[in-house]
Amino acid sequence: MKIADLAVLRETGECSMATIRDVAKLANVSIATVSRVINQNGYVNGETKKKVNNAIELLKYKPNSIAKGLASGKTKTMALILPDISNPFFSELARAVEDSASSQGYTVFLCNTDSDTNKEKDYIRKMKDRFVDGILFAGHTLQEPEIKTLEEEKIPLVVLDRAPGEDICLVVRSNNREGAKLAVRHLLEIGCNKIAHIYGPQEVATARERLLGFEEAVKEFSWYTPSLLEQGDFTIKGGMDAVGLLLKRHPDVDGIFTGNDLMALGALKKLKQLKIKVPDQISLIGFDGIELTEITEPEITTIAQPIYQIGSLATSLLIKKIEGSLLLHKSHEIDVELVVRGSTKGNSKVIS
Amino acid sequence: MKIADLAVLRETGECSMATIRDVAKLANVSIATVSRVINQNGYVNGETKKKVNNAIELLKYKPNSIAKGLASGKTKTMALILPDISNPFFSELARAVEDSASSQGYTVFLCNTDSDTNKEKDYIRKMKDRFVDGILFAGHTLQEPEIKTLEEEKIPLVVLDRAPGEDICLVVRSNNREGAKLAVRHLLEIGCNKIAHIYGPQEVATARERLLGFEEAVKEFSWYTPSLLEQGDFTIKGGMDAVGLLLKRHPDVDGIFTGNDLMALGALKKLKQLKIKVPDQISLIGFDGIELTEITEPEITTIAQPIYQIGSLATSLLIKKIEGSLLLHKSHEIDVELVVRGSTKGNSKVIS
DNA sequence: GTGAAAGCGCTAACAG
DNA sequence: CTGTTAGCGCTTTCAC
Repeated sequence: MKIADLAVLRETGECSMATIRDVAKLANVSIATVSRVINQNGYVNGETKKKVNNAIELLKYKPNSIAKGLASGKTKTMALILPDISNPFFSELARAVEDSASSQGYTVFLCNTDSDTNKEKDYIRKMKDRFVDGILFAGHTLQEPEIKTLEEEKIPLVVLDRAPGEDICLVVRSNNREGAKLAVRHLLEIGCNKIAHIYGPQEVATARERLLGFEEAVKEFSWYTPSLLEQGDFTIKGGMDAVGLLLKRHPDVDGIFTGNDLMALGALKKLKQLKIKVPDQISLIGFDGIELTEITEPEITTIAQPIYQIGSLATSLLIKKIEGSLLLHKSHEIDVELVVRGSTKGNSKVIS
Repeated sequence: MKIADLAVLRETGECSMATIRDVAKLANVSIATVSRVINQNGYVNGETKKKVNNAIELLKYKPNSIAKGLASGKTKTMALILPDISNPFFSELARAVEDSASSQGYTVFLCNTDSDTNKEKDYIRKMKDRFVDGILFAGHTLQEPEIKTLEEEKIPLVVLDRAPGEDICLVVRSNNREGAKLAVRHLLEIGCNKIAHIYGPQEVATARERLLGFEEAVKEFSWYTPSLLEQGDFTIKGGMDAVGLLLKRHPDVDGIFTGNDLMALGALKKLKQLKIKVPDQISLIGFDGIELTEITEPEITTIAQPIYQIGSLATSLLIKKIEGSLLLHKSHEIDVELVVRGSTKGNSKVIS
């Protein structure tokens, strides 16, 4: 066999990628057998398997994933569709998704939508055209029709942060409402007497839920009035602007809960510019738990979502769905956690 | 033809994706012709073209990108290999790359290497296995052998931030050395008398170049001593630690230039903790121009690279290389720019 | 200008 | 347990 081996090796040229046929020839078996040992399905005799593996090694054979995709319909790819990768929340998430996906043999396509419905649709179409095995969708404007279509086409989908009640697809989301209450409770405990909320865009489910939680937590108090609410847009600049407006109406607030961390960052910056001491004069708490909350001085107290775990979980669920080992559409609600840091500690009214 | 059309429509089922064959049948031409009109190559009669386009429309035909990839060897995908997408610098870059790529019909695979040589090699292999049309590589530990191999295999490659002199591949990078000098010059102009540099990991080309630039700019001064250099690791925490060590040795520095913005962020935080006023007591300047330099109070002066443009440019160059309209390997050196902000303004010695 | 036909490299029945 | 064979959907010579 040795001479034959070399002959084959010479024939294949060794330069241009070896194919399954080359392996079959060298191992003296059919390509079907080679396919079997590669994919570990079907029965293959131990001896034969060894021969094949040898040949594979010799030829440095790598299955062609494109051909495999064409023949099998599975591409081992997934789409990660999100508003903007340069937003720290989503980049942390993306990191988790990619880690998890790649460790399970999947490769991920990156798609930025800017939360623009047209771009979202576009990317969904593009990704379908690329025959991704599944889609991980983070955003909020995905419309029901699109979801239904995907379901009908049997394209596995996992959605992050979608509103509750819309259980037509698999959703992973945090307990936003409870988180907001946690935030308010914390501010109350450290002695705040007048708490404001800077809420996010109301098209965004998470923003709605956090606002709802806030309202539920404060409505019983006599100091509460709707003008303690101020709209923000989930950006740093938005947080700065909102704080400015808010303080004009209510110079005496002593606690601010922002709908996300980016706005908390902006709020903190604005407060510093206004020479208002945090937390001495105003306590500040955000929501999300992005790493940036730790870079400021003081660091920002926040309701932390386990962003990395959420990404990992969503990815694993998606893969399970792809591989057929997940049939239910149960939504996953993740618990959030209060992380106390400098922006709310040491409040003058703490020691009561 | 109408009846026939409908018959065909019914035959294809309309549900499962139409193929090029269906289009050919409906338009009464061969699949070769359909392929020609789709890809706009070869001569096709105007009439015929119209018929074909009609059929395509009717059947809502979409070329199967996988089959196309297998047959043509081009996948219209590219790999974006970078250390860590959750690093703001790279997420800004990734955003640019994806924007540019998708607008030119390419889809991008995301790969995080943590600057780990093994992961880098792994991903390069994976991406080759997926037959990406090209690779955009941001990192520093890519070894010559790998580059050579890619060149030999004719896989277009664009590298970001690689050291100069290694012009065996297409490189896009900033003028780090000049930038460092710019930083020092600025600190001198505002009156600093003792300037320290917190440099990044020396495996990283950019860190080396910036250190070099710094040394060149300060070596002529009598106050300069190598102990004004402190090693950092390009992270926020690294910046904090480095400042601590530095100030123990030289409590009297009045200017600090950090090798990147993340470390400047850390430095600023540490200085605040130490109750050292920025810029009154110490002026601080970073390098990169990431958006986060604007969220602190004071905002951080920095040597800004046009991150978005770098990403766009690199992507466009890669695509040109892929599509054969770029033959030279000329490296691109991008100019950086001094962006003066609060962390260096108002220095007490300015008004001289 | 257009069509026929031979693949691209692999999977998946279906025989044996 | 293994081989044969028919595709997956498209590109691409090479004739007509």
